[in-house]
Amino acid sequence: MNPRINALLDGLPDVEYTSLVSRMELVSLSKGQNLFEIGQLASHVYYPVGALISIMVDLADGYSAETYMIGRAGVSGWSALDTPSRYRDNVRHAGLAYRLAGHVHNSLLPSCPNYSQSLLIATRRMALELSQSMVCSKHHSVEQQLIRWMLISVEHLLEPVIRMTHQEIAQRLGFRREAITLALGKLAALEHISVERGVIELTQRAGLESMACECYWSHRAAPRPELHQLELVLR
Amino acid sequence: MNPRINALLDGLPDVEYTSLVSRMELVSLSKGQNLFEIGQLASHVYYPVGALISIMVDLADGYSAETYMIGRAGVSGWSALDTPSRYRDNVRHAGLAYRLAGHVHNSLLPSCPNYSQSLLIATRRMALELSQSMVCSKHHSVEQQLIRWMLISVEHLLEPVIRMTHQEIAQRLGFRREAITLALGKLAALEHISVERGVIELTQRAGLESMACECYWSHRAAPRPELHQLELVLR
DNA sequence: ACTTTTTTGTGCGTTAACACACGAAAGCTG
DNA sequence: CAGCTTTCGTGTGTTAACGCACAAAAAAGT
Repeated sequence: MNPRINALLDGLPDVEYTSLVSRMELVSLSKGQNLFEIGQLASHVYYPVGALISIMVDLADGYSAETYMIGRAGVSGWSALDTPSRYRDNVRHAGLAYRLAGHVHNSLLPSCPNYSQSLLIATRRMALELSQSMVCSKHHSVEQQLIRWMLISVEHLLEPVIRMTHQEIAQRLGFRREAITLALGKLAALEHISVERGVIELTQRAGLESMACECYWSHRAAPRPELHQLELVLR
Repeated sequence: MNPRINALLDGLPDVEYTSLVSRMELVSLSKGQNLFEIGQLASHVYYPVGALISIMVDLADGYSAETYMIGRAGVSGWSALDTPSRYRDNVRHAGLAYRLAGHVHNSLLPSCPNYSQSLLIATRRMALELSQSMVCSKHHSVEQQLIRWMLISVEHLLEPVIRMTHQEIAQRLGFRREAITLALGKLAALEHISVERGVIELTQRAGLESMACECYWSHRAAPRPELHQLELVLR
């Protein structure tokens, strides 16, 4: 398993790459695990190379929602190294990730200008996508938001399959379970997806894309990790 | 007018401060002006020292909404220097800002590690706040979102007065004008605000705060520019 | 002062998503 | 296979916000 699968580590000059990666360990993340909790500091910074992590924001009344996905193109935890986090990083799809102890990350940062730059770009991209998500969640329907979420989800996965119950999806997107059931039923009737208990397969991605709102295309237009990284994954 | 009023420039070591500020010019921004448009590159990076800038996302059907405010604690434009922007930076409250040509910004960046760090922190903060905003816009009422927006707005201004029509507010927040009129009417009846044509004054901020959702307090809890900067402004 | 434009107040029908409820179906366990 | 649990389908009523329409009030122009 190659650390370069993660876009933040790939493309670094050898000096920085070595100094960072030599202090990392490869860990296996299991579904449902929280990498850190709200109000806590993060102990490690995680670079997924197969796992998929969600940023979850919880409200006092029990409501909680996913605001961003961190996969091979991202990094989890660095923003909660020095100040207690106001969100929670949750493992959405089990898999591998490299990790670096927080204090090591902070001590190496000044001597890794290229890495710092990557971090800046990744954070900027997150802010950009969140801006678009906000507008999407205001203006577009359950169905459109669901389509966008499914398409972006499978981008991070190795197969176009989402293993999650309607209930879990509803909570992440901030809708009712019934609304998700309904929308999925409609999309299944159109044969764009196939739905079984706890499993959704995106069989006709093109069909979904033709129904997606512009927010999805805006996401696609943003600069993204190159193809060779995906090839590394599939090796 | 002191560039240090802007939190990103304040706190920099002298070398970086001088190298950046010596290449800047002070400009006056007028209400309604767009610093750059969607699909375009930004020519300059702006550091408000009195002006208030909004990030606006437009959709194809004409709908558009404000997703973030950039005041003395922020910077506008740097993320659109190298890739065409998918949003628009709009001057919401007229005032002064320092600006730096884009190519100068990029050429100075590698030699300004402290500034780069500030940029990273500011961008991280933006991502954090947008996460919270997303949840707020999903789960909280028009009234709660309006209160939060008004309170955060006046934080950036020198007086607790918002000079904007109900229509303008509605468009920014992504609601109907009537919904805003109604909510403002209710808050005025409670004597927390006073409403005249195109002018809203927050006369009882404490009253509003007592009605604000946790998303506002989450915003308040985030690390923010220090008080001495405000004192500089008032001088 | 009179007209015109902008802004605000208010009513009424529509709609998308919510809350709740309950039964059917699929999967797990013994 | 029988019984239990989880997940999913579907119906009914409720609500928050929408769309439209129009009048009243304030400001601006002539």
